[in-house]
Amino acid sequence: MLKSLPFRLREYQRGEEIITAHSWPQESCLIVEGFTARAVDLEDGTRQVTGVQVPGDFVDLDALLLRQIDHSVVALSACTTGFTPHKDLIRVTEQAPHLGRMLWLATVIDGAIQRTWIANLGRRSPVAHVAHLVCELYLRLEAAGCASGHRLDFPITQQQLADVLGLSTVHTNRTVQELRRTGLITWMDGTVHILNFHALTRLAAFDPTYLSLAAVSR
Amino acid sequence: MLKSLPFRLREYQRGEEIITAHSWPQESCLIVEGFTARAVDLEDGTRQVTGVQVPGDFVDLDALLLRQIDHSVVALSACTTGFTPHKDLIRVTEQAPHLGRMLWLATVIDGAIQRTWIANLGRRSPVAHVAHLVCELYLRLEAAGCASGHRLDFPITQQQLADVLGLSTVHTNRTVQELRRTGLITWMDGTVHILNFHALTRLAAFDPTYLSLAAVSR
DNA sequence: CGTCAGATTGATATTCATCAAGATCGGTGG
DNA sequence: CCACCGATCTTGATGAATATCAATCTGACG
Repeated sequence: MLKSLPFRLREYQRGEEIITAHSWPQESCLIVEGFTARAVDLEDGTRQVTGVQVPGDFVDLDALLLRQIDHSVVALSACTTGFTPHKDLIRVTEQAPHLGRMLWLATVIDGAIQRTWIANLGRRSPVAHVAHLVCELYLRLEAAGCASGHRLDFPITQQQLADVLGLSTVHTNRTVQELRRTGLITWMDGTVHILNFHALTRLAAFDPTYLSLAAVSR
Repeated sequence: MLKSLPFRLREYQRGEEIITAHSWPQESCLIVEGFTARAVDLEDGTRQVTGVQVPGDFVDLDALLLRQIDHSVVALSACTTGFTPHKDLIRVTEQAPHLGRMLWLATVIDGAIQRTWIANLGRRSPVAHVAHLVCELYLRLEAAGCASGHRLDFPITQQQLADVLGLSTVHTNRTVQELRRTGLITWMDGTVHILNFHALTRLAAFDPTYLSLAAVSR
């Protein structure tokens, strides 16, 4: 039923803006391939990334209910996305309540991830924060069939990573270096290799429950 | 229809735990009176507050779909809450899709608030963060009919506020003092008085769009 | 060969945490 | 009534963490 919905495919280049802040979208956007990030731009010119999407994630499902969107979405890598009109998604939720609950669930899991990010920003050290982020992304990508063998593509600039961590680029650079120095990961040319997953989860105090991967698996 | 749902009222004292982390609730909790906070406890003993609820807010609507809850909820003040079984809420979403969408909307607005909190933690200065928090809470309380005249009850300990801001208690204290010194607010005995709302929103770079208060008003 | 984006490094200033010590205030028992 | 206590707020001193500024380095590309 979901597959029968109308959609249009579109490709974006790295860095391109997929959704502009304060717009009023009439479609929702699903990532087919590539990475995107939600970004909030503050008045002083700084930017905070509030979420990262991987293939299979909806990017702006909340706009289905919220009308005006309060953040922009940018392509972290080359992406292909599918757009489906809101009215068709709404129709699905009415005709197939269990599918509607699945969409609701997607937004709720998004919220759980956001709560974890709040904890990361507020109370985890920068090193633990990066470690946590890598653990999270690896499991999400693995669940989406886009990563295996403790290796993942994560084509993010250190400038952008700084906007995820809420740090300066210089400090971000030193944080990644520390993670490399301790032998837990390598990170080169947009590819992260987790050398010791168990130690990484321990450093990050990572508990994957919030990702609800068991519930999502099919 | 919502009012006809079965529910049980319960009161909590300040500081009491309403929902324990990693539990498996079968009911959802609505705040009737008082304030609560969602808290994530980290392994090193620190705590991060990921959200604050005011009267009219659901506290754990996400547990309706998520099963296991990943955070605890504590009473910031004396509270009275209403618990409604999940199965009754689910039934409502099936029989009255528009009400189901309203519940969905509630979780989506929650997510928008969380994104703002991520930006607050990552990129706003502590002073701007507190200012933003006060603006947000005032508008939410006003919308709930629990505040007016730029005055709001916010019975939170500076220790707890520190867990909201991701700072130490000492620094939190100095941050609040700075906000008082600049003449923007007074904050005594759990009551905040906004002396210059416009200047406060400017300091916080506060844009109320994310609260969707227009859409929620009835 | 020049240019540019991104990564890296060092020096320095600012912010924030930590530690330790009062201060204030309501409650509580003698 | 008074001494004591615990919780909370406040303050000062110190050191660690982080931002900022300014270079340098690297590799891709025309």
